[in-house]
Amino acid sequence: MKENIKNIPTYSVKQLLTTNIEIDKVVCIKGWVRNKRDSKAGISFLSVTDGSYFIPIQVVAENTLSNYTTEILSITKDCSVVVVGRVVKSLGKNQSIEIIANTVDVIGFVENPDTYPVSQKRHTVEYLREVGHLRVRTNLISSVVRVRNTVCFAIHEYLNNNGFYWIHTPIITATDAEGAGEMFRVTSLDLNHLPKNQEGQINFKKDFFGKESFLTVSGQLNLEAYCLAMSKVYTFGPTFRAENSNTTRHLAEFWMVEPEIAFANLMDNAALAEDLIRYVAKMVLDKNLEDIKFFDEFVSNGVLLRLENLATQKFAMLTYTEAIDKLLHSNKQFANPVSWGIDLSSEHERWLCEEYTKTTTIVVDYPKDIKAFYMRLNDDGKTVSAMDILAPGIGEIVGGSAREERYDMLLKRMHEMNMSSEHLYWYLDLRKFGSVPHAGFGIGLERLVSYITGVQNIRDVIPFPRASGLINF
RNA sequence: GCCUCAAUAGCUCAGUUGGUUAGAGCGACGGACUGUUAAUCCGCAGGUCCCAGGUUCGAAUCCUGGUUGAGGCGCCA
Repeated sequence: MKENIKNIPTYSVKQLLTTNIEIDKVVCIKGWVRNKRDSKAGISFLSVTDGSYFIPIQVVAENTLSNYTTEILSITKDCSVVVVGRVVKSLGKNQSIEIIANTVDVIGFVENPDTYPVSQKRHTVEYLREVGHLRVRTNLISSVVRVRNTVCFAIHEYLNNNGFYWIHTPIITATDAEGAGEMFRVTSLDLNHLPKNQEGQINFKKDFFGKESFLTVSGQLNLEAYCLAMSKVYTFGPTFRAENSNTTRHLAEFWMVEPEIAFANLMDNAALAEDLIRYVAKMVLDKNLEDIKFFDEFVSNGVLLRLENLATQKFAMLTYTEAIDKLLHSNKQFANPVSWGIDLSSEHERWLCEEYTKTTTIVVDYPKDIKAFYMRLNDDGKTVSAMDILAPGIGEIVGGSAREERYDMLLKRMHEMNMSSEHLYWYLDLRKFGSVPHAGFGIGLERLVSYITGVQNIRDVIPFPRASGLINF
């Protein structure tokens, strides 16, 4: 690389294409060649991307460059380059500006381009999962990553703007009954020489924490403790479930944002969830329109309109009882029979939001017997103040509830469900010392990103997916 | 965990009723083209037909087992 490059300002591709860079300015860009087109008359067009923006910058390399025949003609997809050149109005159709190169330095060539896994062609998502370390070099995954970033940023921004404190709830927990599925065990014991107690069982007193410990399935219970002092709080981090789920919408490691609000009921809760999701949708439209247009054209037709609707339209809302009634009168044959008291299955949820309301739908007030112990009992004595938000094409993206803040009611419910209150004494304490009605929910980050982008399989909206048998990268 | 389907070139796929030397597109490579946009056109190379058995004169094709992947269901976010 030439010495004088150090004095030339480096711009990201996004800066070049979205701000008014003055014509004839000499700039430096650093990135990877996504595509190269040659004219043997002595001109090559390099589409260079650095990940900052969906659209690449076009670099025009002429055969007067000293390394034109020795290096530039040999460039293949994803060679890394440092380009110094002059910004000019483009003569081509698809971009406003381009760069006439003074120098193109190839920093790293691609070995064996004939077998390079992410060659210059379209690939299936299934194949790309097999090359998880390289798949971000596609339009699909890089766009997903940019949108995912915006979604996370929007969530933090919305909650901070509305007075929420971000609480870092623990990843490792001793609470083995959070009620959300199988847990991964955390241990520092030597698995080949497990300590045993007198009954011949594993002696977890010898383990790192002195008792059994696990990866968290939800930060909710810890978060409630902070809610009942800080009023508006949220946790946002990875959660872990050891369920052997084999679907397009489950991961063993996924990210969840869980707000919790004090002095609030289920309707406050639903309003917050809806407003938050709408804010996220608006910001994605604002910051990632090029990415969304790509999804709309190549991944899922109509996803742009769906996102615009998500950003502007009210969600539908109906009670569980109403939902059951609509399902019973739908004239559709369901594989799982419908009656009051059943848990809604995927086909029921899909019918409700895809056929009946045709939009994002909040279902509230579920039967108590199909919901978690901490959900607040309604006055009817048979339903709880629970809510699910259903998204067309995905199903449940949010689950939440008002929490049972009445000590006696909570204890009674735990006994009914044969739960030991011993480990959760601290959770019960919260109902004894200044308890207030409070509510919260969890949004599955990946499900939200999947809904926004139209990318069908949840494994493609997280950088390195973790699922049963899937941990190669 | 249950059910269904699939596996053929670097990738995406075709391959008829079990029958000679397994095909195409894309990618890669070589050539043509004075500005391309998933460039276009011409040419060339590229195969353990997932693995192990079995049936058969003969298996990419049929059978059994396994491996890997996908979709649906359940669990949920």
